[in-house]
Amino acid sequence: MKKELETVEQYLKGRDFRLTQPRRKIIEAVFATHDHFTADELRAMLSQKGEKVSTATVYRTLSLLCDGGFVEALDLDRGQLHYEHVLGHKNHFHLICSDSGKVIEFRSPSAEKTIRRIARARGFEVNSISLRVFGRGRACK
Amino acid sequence: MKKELETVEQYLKGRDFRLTQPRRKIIEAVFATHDHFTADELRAMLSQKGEKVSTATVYRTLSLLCDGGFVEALDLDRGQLHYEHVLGHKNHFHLICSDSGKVIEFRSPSAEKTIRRIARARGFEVNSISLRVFGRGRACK
DNA sequence: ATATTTGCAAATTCTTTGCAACTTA
DNA sequence: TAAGTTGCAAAGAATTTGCAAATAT
Repeated sequence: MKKELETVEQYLKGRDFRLTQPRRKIIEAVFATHDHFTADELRAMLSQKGEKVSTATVYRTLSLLCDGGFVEALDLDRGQLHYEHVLGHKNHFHLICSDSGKVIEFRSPSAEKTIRRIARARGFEVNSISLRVFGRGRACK
Repeated sequence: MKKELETVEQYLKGRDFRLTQPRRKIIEAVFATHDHFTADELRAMLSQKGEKVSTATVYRTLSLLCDGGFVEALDLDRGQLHYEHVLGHKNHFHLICSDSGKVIEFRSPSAEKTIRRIARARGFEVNSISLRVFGRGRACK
């Protein structure tokens, strides 16, 4: 709850992490898009705006943001990880089209509730739920 | 339905694939365990029984078995893929303990039904559902 | 000032591939 | 014996890491 309101800046400040130039750029780009992106795509977005940040820093910052709960890592396909910020879209799931690679988000409080209930019944303290539906979208040909 | 009954041998025969010595060993090991394993763990299991199979062949055969629907690949953690055979436990989901790494399987026809309905409503022809619940198991300390 | 962070390039890790030798049907 | 398969070692792809130089507090 407090966490929800914590800004990235506050988060960094609270742990002796520094708000550097590269981090600022990355954070800005991460929150500027509502799409999923890979580490490399993010670097490309930045590069396109004339902002150069090294791959290593992109990875390091993304992982920092994941730890802070600002960003989530998704395994949409094998290969590279995809990321997305968790700003106003927590707890959603993904439909992934194997043809187009397109990803659609959806929510299902009822399915989620059921899943949490089952997990709890097994003595599991749920941390996060990853639900990916692979298939073919009629629309996205 | 017919598929359910098809043996690996029949599958191979039907497509000019050969039932070789290495494949036989791998298939045997895959169905001998009801646990998840990585390509390397499988190679280790074989090696422990004095059966040497190259990593390349393990990967190739595992991917063959996945194509045939006999084995499923799971992304339990980032890093290496985990596999499991689909013999009598289709359509189950996973609870993954971040502490112990232990994996518990569970089923939820109701959640599954809900998920499929939503997917279909979005014009999605569902191919497979991957549901992973990450958390901490009280039991597996 | 001084501890953190960056960028680079090298290192890792997992998986795939090319190809000559070897099996299987 | 013709076509599929293997093993090896090299290639790939994605991510991580060591370290000296740069930067934030």
